[in-house]
Formats: sequence, structure tokens, C-alpha cells
Amino acid sequence: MFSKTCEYAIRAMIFVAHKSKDGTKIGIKEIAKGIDSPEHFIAKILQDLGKKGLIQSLKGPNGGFFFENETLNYSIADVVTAIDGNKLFSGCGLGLKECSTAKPCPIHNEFKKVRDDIFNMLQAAKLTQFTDGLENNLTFLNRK
Amino acid sequence: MFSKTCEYAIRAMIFVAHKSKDGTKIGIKEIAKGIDSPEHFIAKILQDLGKKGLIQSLKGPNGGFFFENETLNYSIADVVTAIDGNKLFSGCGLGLKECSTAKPCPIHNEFKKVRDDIFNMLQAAKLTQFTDGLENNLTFLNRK
DNA sequence: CCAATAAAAGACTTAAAACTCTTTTATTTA
DNA sequence: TAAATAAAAGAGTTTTAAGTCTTTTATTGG
Ligand code: FES
Ligand code: FES
Repeated sequence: MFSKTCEYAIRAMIFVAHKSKDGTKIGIKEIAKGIDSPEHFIAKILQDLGKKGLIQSLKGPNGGFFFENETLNYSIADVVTAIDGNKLFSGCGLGLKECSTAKPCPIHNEFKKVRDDIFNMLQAAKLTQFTDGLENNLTFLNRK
Repeated sequence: MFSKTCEYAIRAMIFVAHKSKDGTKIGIKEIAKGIDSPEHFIAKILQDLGKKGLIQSLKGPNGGFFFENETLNYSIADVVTAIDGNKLFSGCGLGLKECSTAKPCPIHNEFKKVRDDIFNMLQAAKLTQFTDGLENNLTFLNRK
């Protein structure tokens, strides 16, 4: 469904949303441990998301990653679009150059339906809404 | 959603189902043209599917690819499983080592829902059911 | 201002996916 | 049975994704 990069990105963003709820900054090492990902790899990914404005960071002692505007409250769909682009949300399921209702592939109708469902569910899934589940060990971001 | 290999595979299988409905065999060159894919690449893919029993082929003059048992009538889900495995149908959306209801990731419930929808729709989509649409130019397997 | 800290940047390696080319084997038909 | 045909097999190459390592830059607190 998502690229490995995107899977790490989503896990990391949810993790940061969880850990930095009160404005605390969270370091890359702790993030890498928390989501069980290669440290330098997730660093690159978050740098990229930082450039695109989806996350903030500060260098130096007590530095780390955090969300400046809780008000923005990005969704998982925003993260997916930033990393994997919009192929999943608007591309043809059978790989035709573009998805088109006028010249549809054989599964266009059914595929469009589930594709839209995926988009809607990821759009509705805000990064901040998972804090409680993680806090109470009802949901997990790693298998350690 | 699917790997490039899998996209080609599905297109090719639907194309063969369409073209060899009356027992005609269809050559790899015509398949490659019909679905707009690299010839040697789709050849490899169909060889693989042949070994797995999803398609039949014969060498020599008048040889080509065809379906022996119309009765089997595989679905797109079968092709996807053969090529991409079952990660899409049963893996964790956030890339955790395994999807588990007991130790779910934050989006497990919602993800499982759309994942099952995808499976059901691909399971219901039989390779032979698209012939009419293709025949009447209502649906397409390329953009040429 | 200096040392410590932590992210940013950039160069790099590895592994997997995508794709190509050449040779071999099976089948048919003249 | 020889020539033509078409897939099978196998050994590549190229490209992209995934992951690593080293150096630089920014920030803080003493
Ligand atoms: S054309 Fe294939 S999904 Fe729309
Ligand atoms: S645990 Fe992530 S989808 Fe089930």
C-alpha cells in the first residue's frame, strides 16, 4: 500500500504527535527507538517533512522534533501525499498512465470506490487523535 | 497499491482471457502491444504465472498463451497473491511486522476495513468478466 | 566564548524492482 | 527431417528504494 519510507513517516509523525503533546521536543534517537526504524533513515524522512512544513525541529540541547501549530493538525493523508505523492489517491489501479472515467480500465469503477474510501479514512485520521490509545497501551507503533 | 510487475500481470491476464475466449492462443508480442508493456518483461511474468498454474502456454507455430480450464476462472486477487504475495491483504498498513488485533497499530481497525474491501472486490473480479467491456471499447488496457 | 548537544546536509552503499538481451528448448508444418 | 516459429531459461543491466556513514551547522548552558 505505502512505501517503506511512508510507513516509517506515518509511525514517526504519530509518535511525535503523541510524545510532544505538551510542547516537549523529542529527539531522533527516541523516535527511532519508539517506532523501531533505522535512526539516520527516519532522520532524513523527518528532515524532508520538515522542509514541507509538516513538522518543526530545533537543533542543540533540548532540541528535537515537535509540532508548532497544533491548530494545523495534519492527517495521515497529508503525510502520504508528502512522501508517496498522489498515485494511491488518484492513479489507475492497473497502472494506466492516468485514471480516466472517459477511458476507464476494466476495474475502474470498483477501484475508484475503494481508493476513495482509503483517502477518506486517511483524511479523517488526524495525527493527534491516537495519543490516548498509545498512552494506555491499547495501540502500538512497534513490535518490540 | 500493486507493484509494476503486478499491474502488468493483471492487465495481461485480462487481455489473454479476452483474446483467447474461444480457445485461441495469443502470442507474447500481441500481449505486450495490447497492454503496452515491455515484451520480455511481460514474458517473464507470464512464465512465472504459468509455473504457478494460473495460465497455460504452448511453444512453436500457433503457440502462445491461453486458459485451459475456463472452469477454474481465476480472480484478480489470485493474480495479486501470486505476484505480490499477501502483504496487501493481511499485512499491517503501517508496516509493523505483522498485523494483529491483539496488538494493533493505531489505524488497525479502519485499515482492516478497507483492506478487506479491497480483497473482496478483487476476489469477486474474475478474469473472464471483462471481455464484453473490452470488446465494445467501453474499457481499456492501454492508453495508446 | 567554549564545549556539548542535536539536527541538517551530503556523500555513499546495498538491495530490490524493473527491464533487456541472448541462447535454448519445444512444437509444428512443409 | 529440416526450417520456421514461439515460449522458456538464464544472465545480464539500469533504475529506484532503502539504508548507512561522515561532516557541518545551529542552539544552549556554563
Ligand atoms: S482507469 Fe484504472 S482505476 Fe481509473
Ligand atoms: S496492526 Fe496495523 S493494520 Fe493491523
